[in-house]
Amino acid sequence: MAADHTVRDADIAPVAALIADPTRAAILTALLGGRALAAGELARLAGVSAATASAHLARLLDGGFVTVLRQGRHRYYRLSGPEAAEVLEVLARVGARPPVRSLRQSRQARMLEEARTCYDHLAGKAGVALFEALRESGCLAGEEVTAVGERLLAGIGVHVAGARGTRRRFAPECLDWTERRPHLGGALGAAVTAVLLERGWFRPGAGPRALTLTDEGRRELAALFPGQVTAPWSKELTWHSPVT
Amino acid sequence: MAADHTVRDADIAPVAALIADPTRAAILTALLGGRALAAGELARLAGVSAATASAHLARLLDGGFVTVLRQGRHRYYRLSGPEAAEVLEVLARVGARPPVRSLRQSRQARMLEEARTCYDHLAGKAGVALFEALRESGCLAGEEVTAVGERLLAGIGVHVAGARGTRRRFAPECLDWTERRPHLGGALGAAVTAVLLERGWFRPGAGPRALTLTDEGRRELAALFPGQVTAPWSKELTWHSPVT
DNA sequence: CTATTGCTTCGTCCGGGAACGAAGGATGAG
DNA sequence: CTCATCCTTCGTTCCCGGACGAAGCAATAG
Repeated sequence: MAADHTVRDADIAPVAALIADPTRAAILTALLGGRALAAGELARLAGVSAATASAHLARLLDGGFVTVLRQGRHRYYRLSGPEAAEVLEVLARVGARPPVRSLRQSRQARMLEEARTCYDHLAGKAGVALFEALRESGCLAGEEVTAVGERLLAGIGVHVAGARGTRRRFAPECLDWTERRPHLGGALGAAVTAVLLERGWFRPGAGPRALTLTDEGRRELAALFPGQVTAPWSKELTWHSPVT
Repeated sequence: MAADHTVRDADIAPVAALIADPTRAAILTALLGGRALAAGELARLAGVSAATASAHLARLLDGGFVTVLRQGRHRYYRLSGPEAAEVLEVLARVGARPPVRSLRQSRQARMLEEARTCYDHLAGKAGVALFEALRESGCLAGEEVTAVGERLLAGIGVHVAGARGTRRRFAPECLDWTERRPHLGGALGAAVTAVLLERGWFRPGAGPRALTLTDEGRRELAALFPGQVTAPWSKELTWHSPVT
């Protein structure tokens, strides 16, 4: 939700380590059914001795992943709550390799990732790259446009003053859901995007919100923001996808 | 979403193992910012030698967590996509210990977990326990009520035939979002819940959908379903919360 | 009471993997 | 061409932690 909840503060390694062991993972997935299971039963399911299972359960308990309830000489373990289950499910989702989407689907998804509109402003890789380019070239400072920025934007035909006059927020960051980085929103974002379309640097693509970067746009943007290496308009680079 | 997406098939341990190492976790959190970073930079940030970082990056690449783009003699690494970022954030959320909710809040949440309504039928721990009790005592078979069940339900005043007559689905499972296990929904679920309230075994609690199990309800339900150990109406048990 | 069962604790062994330095491509600068 | 930089691969060391059996505690049965 909020973009300012950085993860930096929390130690994720210890949490992951709890799940990283195959035996503990087996125990946790067994518990994912929701029922409380006895320690012995879990040992059997995971295929280890009672002593080993006990040690693992102690660690899971300490880590807050499970709770235990004693009933006579049995000890029933269960997942501590929805959060624990959620972690396991997310991990499983990543672990399960994407089941080869259809070419059409993947092509469309791919294009939406590249560039699309978010309401009326540019989003996707292109939107994020544009925002970062503006930041790094000193055009934007906080939620304001610098003198440098004003010149640059005026140069391509953006009426900065006009955008500032509206009741709408001027240049807020808008978090991009695919990139997890901000792009330019608000009145200024809309004004810039309008220009990009007018000049034919982007044009509507296949599908509702898709946009395509044109060759002209690629050329012009690369000239406008030299030194960007990861932007869609940079010269083609060698991409190494993970081995599957 | 769907309850039938079991996690059993996917191996979560290898995925978790990738994040479980402190150095790799440092690398991943550094990349969580979204920017692509050079291998050397990541080594510096993680506080390890270039050789070590390279090995880690190779594993992350193989696991599909990052992608690499070669630019001259540099190699820029970045998170492979939104899924990778999501895993890290969920882990971080769990890793960060719950920031001591106010007593009032936690009490309310606690009560909603215990028993609440889901539309017009019983949910929460009590709802799940009731459903399992009906299952295990042979009252329900699939989406039907057995002869045993019909007698038991008639005994407490539930008009099973009446519930069957409606257009509504008769006795579907309804997945409980806090318990991640099904409770009884549909026409039968509503009929049973109505009886539970009429007889005063539950009564509306504090807050919109909260229900409270009364002493009478506890007594009667324990008598109705002997042998249940984890139900809210079972005799008090020793709970061991995880050490904090 | 003693016997049995269920689980934990203790002591021990052993393998996987994380770390580093040195050497080996690859790329760009002069 | 030659050197410097950036990164990877190789070879080595070393330590963490997961496995088991045996013994130690609870709790129920008879």
